Amino acid sequence: MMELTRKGEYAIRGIVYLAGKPIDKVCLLSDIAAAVDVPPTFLAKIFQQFSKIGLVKSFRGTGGGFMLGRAPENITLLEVVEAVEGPIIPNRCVVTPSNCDRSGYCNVHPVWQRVQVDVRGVLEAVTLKDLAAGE
Amino acid sequence: MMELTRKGEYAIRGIVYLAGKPIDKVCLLSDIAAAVDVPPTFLAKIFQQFSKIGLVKSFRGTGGGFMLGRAPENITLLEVVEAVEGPIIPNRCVVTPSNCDRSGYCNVHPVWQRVQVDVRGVLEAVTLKDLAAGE
DNA sequence: CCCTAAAAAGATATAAAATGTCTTTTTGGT
DNA sequence: ACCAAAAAGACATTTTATATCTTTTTAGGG
Repeated sequence: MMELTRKGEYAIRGIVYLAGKPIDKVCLLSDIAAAVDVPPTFLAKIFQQFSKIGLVKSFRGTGGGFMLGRAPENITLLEVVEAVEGPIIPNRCVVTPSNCDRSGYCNVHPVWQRVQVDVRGVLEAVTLKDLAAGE
Repeated sequence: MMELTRKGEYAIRGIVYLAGKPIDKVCLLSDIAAAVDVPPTFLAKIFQQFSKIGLVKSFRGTGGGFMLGRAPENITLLEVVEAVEGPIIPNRCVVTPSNCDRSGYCNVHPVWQRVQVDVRGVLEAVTLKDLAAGE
């Protein structure tokens, strides 16, 4: 339960790699994929998602590639994970309480909310700078 | 990400229902399923799992059914969830660090361990007695 | 001892999600 | 014009989730 998918794992590897490079260094997707051992076509999809929300900047054509969209100390692990995995939702009732209301008040509801808050808190406290340290 | 499956949701509903009954009351699976709005055949599979590890006791034949295996204050939500969903593992590297060691030490590893500890802690602090209160 | 009630066990079915791959298109540099 | 690289979209395969159905075992009651 609660397991990160490959996509999430690959996403972290890829963007942490970028975070370990000089901020304005443009990296080829193929190089990143090779370095972090991820299928290039899969990583391409992931970086497209990153690009849309500005986590990375992309450049097309000759000399193109990817670089971080912001300074690594300003990107949290939570952002990275939610970018590719979607929001962290331990139970759907956290999002749609009507699922919960079957029979009046549901005692489990606040537990899942607590889980959500805690997990988000842990991931939000970690930045790409932390993760890239010593690479 | 990290979403409880239907199976997990159904499992909680079913066993919380039992926890709301007198401890030695034997309940028909069909009655439980109807009360908590879960497909009876699916709930049967779930309760079989519960039964194997003693979370519930089962009785076959006429007058048979299910009752809690222990007092509700001695069964945690963590036990229930892990019984049907398996252990709480945010990332496989928490279990098999060799997956992590691609390039020496992995800075993400301790983050996932923290997530695992926190989530387990939250779920372990809640008992079926708490969840059944006021039903 | 037979009949019926109820759970256990096992096989099967369907749908959704995860994990990729391949092709074509767009964009930018030389 | 040509080449390099990402973007976009279609397609394929495998795994997991979500069940259902049938058969078997166990237990009680007459």
